[in-house]
Amino acid sequence: MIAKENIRPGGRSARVQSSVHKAVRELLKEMDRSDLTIPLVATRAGVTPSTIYRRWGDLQELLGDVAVERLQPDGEPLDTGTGRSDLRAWVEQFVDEMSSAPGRALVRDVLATPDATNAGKCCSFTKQQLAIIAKRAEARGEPFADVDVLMDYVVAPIMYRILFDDVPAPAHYHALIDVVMPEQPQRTGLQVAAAVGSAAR
Amino acid sequence: MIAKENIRPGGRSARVQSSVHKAVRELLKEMDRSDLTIPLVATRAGVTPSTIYRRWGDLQELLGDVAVERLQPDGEPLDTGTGRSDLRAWVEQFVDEMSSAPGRALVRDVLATPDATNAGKCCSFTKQQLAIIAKRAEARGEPFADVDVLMDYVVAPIMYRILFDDVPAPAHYHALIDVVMPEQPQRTGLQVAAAVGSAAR
DNA sequence: CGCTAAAAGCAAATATTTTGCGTTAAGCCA
DNA sequence: TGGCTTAACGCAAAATATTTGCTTTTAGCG
Repeated sequence: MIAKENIRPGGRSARVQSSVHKAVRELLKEMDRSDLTIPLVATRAGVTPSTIYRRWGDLQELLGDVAVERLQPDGEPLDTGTGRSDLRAWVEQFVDEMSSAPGRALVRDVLATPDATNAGKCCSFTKQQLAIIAKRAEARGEPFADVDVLMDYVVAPIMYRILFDDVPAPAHYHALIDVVMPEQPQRTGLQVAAAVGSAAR
Repeated sequence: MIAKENIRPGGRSARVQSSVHKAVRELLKEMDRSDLTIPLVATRAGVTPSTIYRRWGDLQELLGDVAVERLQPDGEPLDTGTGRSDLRAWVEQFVDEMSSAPGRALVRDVLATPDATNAGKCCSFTKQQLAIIAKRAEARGEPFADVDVLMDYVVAPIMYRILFDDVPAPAHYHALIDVVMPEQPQRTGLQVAAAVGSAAR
């Protein structure tokens, strides 16, 4: 990737970047992504195609760049009173966003980028959101699952299903949450895992 | 996607398909994927570019098509005596394959395809392999985890990390297996989850 | 305020993708 | 088997997209 945010951030360069991003976002709403071309984006952004080629290389890189920006969370997770319900609310919104047609397209664009930094950023966004919820829970003195555990046992199954299989049903992701944050923490891992298994079908 | 396996499978059409696939595989070994073009593939395959455009649409579809084929498992999982060790062996191989540079590229190619059938196939391949291991274990009278549980709690975390984060370490994926198939099934889900959390760091 | 160099613009040269039309050869039915 | 139908291929021209060398603009800095 040629484009980095910290190279010549002021003035024209930044103006070009934002108008190109804006053009991509607009065009993506108006047309099929398979019909999107760099000359089209350039025209809409009021920029020469060669500028885009020089800065981003190809359409895939540009789309990846735009996608990461759009997947950036626009605020803190909702505070609903308890960590558990914060988590449930956040997961619900996460699934909705990621499983929608545009959401899936964004994720694909992020993953399609040859270098992995884009995907890494998305992962970080998610971890940060979960860390905020965890920190709030901790401040309230509530027990709360480790962020890495949540990534492995809640986020990963959801994303895997969205990407490779079918969109997970509410019953399913609720069950995923219940496993790592049971209301009565007495059941064994296997029993709970079995419960999730049945919810998955 | 225009190309489907069951349309005119015999004769010339099949010959073209296989020579194009072969050309892609060969060229991918010889050059960077970003330098690969359809005219190049066409020349190598001894075919007109327009044939490829008409059949596959664009390079991404073609690469996705080739990738699915290459991700197809070439046999049954190794029989190592017990279900648990079969699973451990299979997971180890799975991680190695998927986390290698070419493996990651194949998965990205599969996901980059606009329609989701390619990704679905890969998911099915994995489920089938696990089902074989599960069936063997069952035949031996061993307890064994449900395939859906394995997908959520072993495969998904592994794939998520490979795609979005870092390649999971052996300690980590061993811990994932231990959660769904503990040697002593007494520990609670939370305790085990905590153990995985620490292994992840 | 002037210098330096990174980034943008422009346009010509290349490379690719698309498309219309003729040709080949599977698949099918008598 | 032999002819018929049509999907798939080949070819080449036209339309687009990409690359590249050179010029111009302008951000960053002394």
